[in-house]
Amino acid sequence: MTADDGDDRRWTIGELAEATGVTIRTLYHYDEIGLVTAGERTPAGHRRYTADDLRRLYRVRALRGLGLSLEEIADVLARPADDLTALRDLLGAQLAAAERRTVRLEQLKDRLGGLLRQLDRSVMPDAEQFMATLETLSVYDAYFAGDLRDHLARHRAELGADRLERVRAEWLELVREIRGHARAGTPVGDPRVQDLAARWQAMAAGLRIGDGERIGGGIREETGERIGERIRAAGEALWRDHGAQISQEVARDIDWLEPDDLPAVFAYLRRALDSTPASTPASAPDGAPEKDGE
Amino acid sequence: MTADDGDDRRWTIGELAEATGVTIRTLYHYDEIGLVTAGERTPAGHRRYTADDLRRLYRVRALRGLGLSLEEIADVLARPADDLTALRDLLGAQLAAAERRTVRLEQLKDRLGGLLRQLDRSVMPDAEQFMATLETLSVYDAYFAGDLRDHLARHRAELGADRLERVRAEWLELVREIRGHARAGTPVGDPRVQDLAARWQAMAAGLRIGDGERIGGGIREETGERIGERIRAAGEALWRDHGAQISQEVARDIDWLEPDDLPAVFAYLRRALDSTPASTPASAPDGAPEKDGE
DNA sequence: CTTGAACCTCCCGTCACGGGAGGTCCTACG
DNA sequence: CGTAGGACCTCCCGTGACGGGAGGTTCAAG
Repeated sequence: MTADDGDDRRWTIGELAEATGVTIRTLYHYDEIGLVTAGERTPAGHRRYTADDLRRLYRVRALRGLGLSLEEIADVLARPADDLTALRDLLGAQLAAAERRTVRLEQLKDRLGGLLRQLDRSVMPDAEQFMATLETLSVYDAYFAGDLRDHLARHRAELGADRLERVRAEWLELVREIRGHARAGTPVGDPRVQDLAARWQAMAAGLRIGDGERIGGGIREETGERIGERIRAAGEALWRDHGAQISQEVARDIDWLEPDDLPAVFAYLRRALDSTPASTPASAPDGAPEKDGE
Repeated sequence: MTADDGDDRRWTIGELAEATGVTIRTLYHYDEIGLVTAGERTPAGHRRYTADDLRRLYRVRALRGLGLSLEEIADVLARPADDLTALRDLLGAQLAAAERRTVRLEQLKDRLGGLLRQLDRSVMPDAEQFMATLETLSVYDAYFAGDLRDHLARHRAELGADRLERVRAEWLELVREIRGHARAGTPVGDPRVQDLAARWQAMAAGLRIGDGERIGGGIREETGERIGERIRAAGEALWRDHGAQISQEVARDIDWLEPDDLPAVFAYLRRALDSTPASTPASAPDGAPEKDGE
């Protein structure tokens, strides 16, 4: 199995490139870093690839196609031929990375789709408005960065588009009812207001972490509680720094909503929550469900 | 809307980085390439970013998050403020690219999953066998490259995993029946053999192009016929160059199949197809359904 | 012997930054 | 008033996996 397998054909670099579909330049590169070297050279210095080299090249290409880096490939190919543990670990990591990429890709597609719909809806919408939407998008990203964003994206994907739409509608209805009480001057201790506030809190918690996370920890290293708290804190900071901008954005899409309504509703709600005896201290009513450019 | 919007705050580079979540190094980079420059400098040369700069940075980050390159971003931001056509085109292209990436990612995950199952099935499988599987994988890729691979992946995704499994089982059944006739020495002109050959051809065509492609061309620039033919040719070349290796691979997974069976079946089948009066000339019975490391 | 294709090495460029070196500037504290 | 230490400046090299060109050598066919 080492060398003389009966097939002692030799390939020039051009033939090898042709046969395997890689470019000559790539073969030079692999030679340079010692990943796939020609077993022989002609007296003039031209590379002669052996059947072993060819097979090694096939393996390299396959592993590259699976997403491994050239360095990782060199590692696994340098190990004793019967040691597959490192390879399995790498492939597992690759699968996990691919799943993370899928989540991000789905989110990206959602956003692009939403923005394109917005662009086509009004044939030529106000460019300034559109740019403002973009700005808000990146503000969201700055506050829900890294694993927070992944978590939210995954959670939203689990919910599904239609259920999310229903949650959004329900949230809007809540906002409207609370605005009514705020305008009417209902005291925040009123049972109806307290009930609305409780529903609000439950809904916010449901948006942050899915039911699945609370039950079985499983692989997740971080418990749902902890990440939920971090999301809440991020939302609070987002609202503190950019609340005005966001409420403008939201109000523009909802015809019955004035730009000042959301801040008013939130302030009222915060008082309602703070007046509850058993409430978490100073817990801010966190932000609206993300809009994602829709 | 140009400058004096009432907000004449200035930010140092560190404050801007903190506020927007980008690194200082990135801001230097944007300055270098002229994408986001500080509107002012202190006498000592320190950057002072204005509110306009901040908003520009937000837009840049948003567009980056949507997948645009810095050059594309510079382009769209350089246009007159009410020209959104270029931006819409770019976002559309980005969405298309994201969809292509999704297809590839799904295929990658399928492969990784299949390989990992294979690795875990037999606790420590023969490393050489596993490496041979890898080699075959990259051989497939070399023959079904570029758009062909994308086409096949999309088509398989449309079929769905369970339906593909049934097709595979049906294909194996066909192989077994044909092998029976080949072993029994049934003449290739026999109606039963001709019927099997016809079923084979129909199945191969169905694997190459989906029903959808034949009916509505829609966006696809290339007709299903043309790409089907290219896939057939690629499969034929693959079988010509690597038939022996592939039939070994396939036979290893199917207990009733000998390594020499597939070549024999294919040769017999080719004779059967060639003997048909109205057959396409010298049409090779193209390769097995891809295994994808399962 | 010639000619053109294939091959060789060397080196610069890609993309969006990361990171370090070595120096200047700002601010708070003793 | 001096100084410490943090923030800031410019310059430049490195990343990963090659692409591409320059300029020269070798090979195979006519």
